[in-house]
Amino acid sequence: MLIFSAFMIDSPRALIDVRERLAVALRQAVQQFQSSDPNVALSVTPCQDLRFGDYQSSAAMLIAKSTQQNPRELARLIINKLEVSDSCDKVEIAGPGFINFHLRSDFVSEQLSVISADPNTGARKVGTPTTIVIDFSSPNIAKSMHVGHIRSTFLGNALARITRAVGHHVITVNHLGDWGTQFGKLIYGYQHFLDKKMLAASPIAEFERLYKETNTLSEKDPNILQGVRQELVKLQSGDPENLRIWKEISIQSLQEFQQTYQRLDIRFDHELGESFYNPQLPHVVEELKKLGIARESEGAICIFFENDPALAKTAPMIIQKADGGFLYATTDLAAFRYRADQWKANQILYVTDARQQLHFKQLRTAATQWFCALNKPAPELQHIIFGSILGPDKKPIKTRSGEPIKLKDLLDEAESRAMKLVETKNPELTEAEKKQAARVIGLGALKYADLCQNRDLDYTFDWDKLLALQGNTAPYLIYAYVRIQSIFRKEDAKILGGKFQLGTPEETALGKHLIQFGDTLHAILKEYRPHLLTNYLYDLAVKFSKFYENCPVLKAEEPVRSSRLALCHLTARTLKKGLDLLGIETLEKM
RNA sequence: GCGCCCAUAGCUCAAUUGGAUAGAGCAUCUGACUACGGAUCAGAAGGUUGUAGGUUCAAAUCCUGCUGGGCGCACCA
Repeated sequence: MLIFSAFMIDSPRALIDVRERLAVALRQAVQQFQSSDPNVALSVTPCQDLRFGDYQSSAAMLIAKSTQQNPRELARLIINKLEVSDSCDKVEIAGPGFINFHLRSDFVSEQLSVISADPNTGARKVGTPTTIVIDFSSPNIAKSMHVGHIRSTFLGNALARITRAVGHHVITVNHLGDWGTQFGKLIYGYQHFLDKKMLAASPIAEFERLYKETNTLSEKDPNILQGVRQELVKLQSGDPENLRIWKEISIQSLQEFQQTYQRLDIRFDHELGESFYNPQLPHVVEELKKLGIARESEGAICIFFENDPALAKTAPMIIQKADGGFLYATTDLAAFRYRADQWKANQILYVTDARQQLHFKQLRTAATQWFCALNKPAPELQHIIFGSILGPDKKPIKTRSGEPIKLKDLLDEAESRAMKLVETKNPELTEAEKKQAARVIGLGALKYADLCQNRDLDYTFDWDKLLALQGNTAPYLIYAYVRIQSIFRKEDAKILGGKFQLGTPEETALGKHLIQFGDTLHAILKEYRPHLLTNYLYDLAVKFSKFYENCPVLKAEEPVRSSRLALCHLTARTLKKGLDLLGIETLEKM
């Protein structure tokens, strides 16, 4: 017995998915006295109210329902067969038949040691990695990025970081809007009204000006309108000069986008615009016709969904116009196939706003039929929807003149507002420190405000709330991190190793929360909801603050002091790692 | 007209997807050792989860009706 326990403590044990381990034990226990109904999912969840225990299961009540048994009696039977003594010191029945698990304190300590030694801070890798393509941001060439792009950009970036951290093979792609009828006006404007100085200073602003100018002139002057049409036709038929101008507009725009992405620390594995798929579009349409998936109707080539009850009554998906032109849907089908064939995608995530739900339902159905007809597996298409950003009037946010707010202006304002706060709260920082703090806090607050809400819903944008430094905000989390860093700046604060000792309620609560970081990341993979991570991190910061308030660290006696330092250290690492997965930086001072 | 979505404290949002006494922050009121950073912490108050039924041992969550709001519906993306 003595030897065994010494072995358990000394040997480095693996990271454990506590929830899954308890669920497995539970299923094994149930199987010993009855065949379980496969329709009943026997799961274990963290307790909402920690007075009941650490984890709970409603398995007994669920089984009792289908087998007409007494739930409490059944729970007793399950507990008798349950083998969880390595992680729990108490398992009890409560209420109508809940099974409550209480973790052993030494088990929690041991897990904390394992996580502390883990370079990935407890973010376990998935058992079977898959290839996930994430399509996000997708601004239009020759136009500024604006508020309409921020949710896609922030959500996509966070999801890419999270899925990568748990070991999936992730490919990020920026599906740029670089083709369309607006290029007729742009090229005409470029040829007649280009201001080279402005182009050099701010290319996109110049493109926007060219577009507007040509647009207003072509409304008044039929000759100009005719010219615009001609330029578009020339471009589409491959005229070298117009292609050169189009290419230049694309490159210049992309370079300007790049500055924004750099500022936000966002990278793409591929920047493939719609134009990239142009050569493939005729083949796609031909193939779909040949396979009997698409057919002609009123001059256009369409895909109908008679066999799909959810889509039967919807308008068909048009993949070629009566005039021979191709559409958004055609490009999406071509891109879908490209990602499947070239990148071997198992799953494709489209981070696009909720209004496009019908389009993506149709795309999923069409693509599935297509791949089925070709006898190859189709990647799983996931539409990661999000709501609109509303202004104080509860309508989609706009500038006073009714234009969309430019992303750059938003980022600038975030930083300048954060700078004002830093100057009032901590004037003794150096200028460089203030600037750095303003940047990290401003941009972090903006990203966090977006990510911390359930993405399905619209949300109300409010500067004061997102930069408010209390509550579920980036500044509050960063502040918790900064306080910890401040401890480690003291001369005598060194991490001495040693064991975690969870003596006080605050230490226990913090420790138990810290070991759930990995579980939280894995929970996000189910529905790709990053706000589960922000909720976790906010909880962590709150639990840390309570600990910090009640448990002196540096003044404590050994070995408690070392244990508390280690708790501080792991909390800081978890905060930093979690924020990093959301695309948010941390600070040493603020 | 057809279809999808939403409604939770005065405000902004949660609720581990059907679980136990629905939780936070703001705003309001009260308190905290000249503080390991007070950008913090403790407490009070605030709710018939839009409404009326139904299913269930258990409903904010599922089903039906109603009210109020958002969005999408053949050649835009």
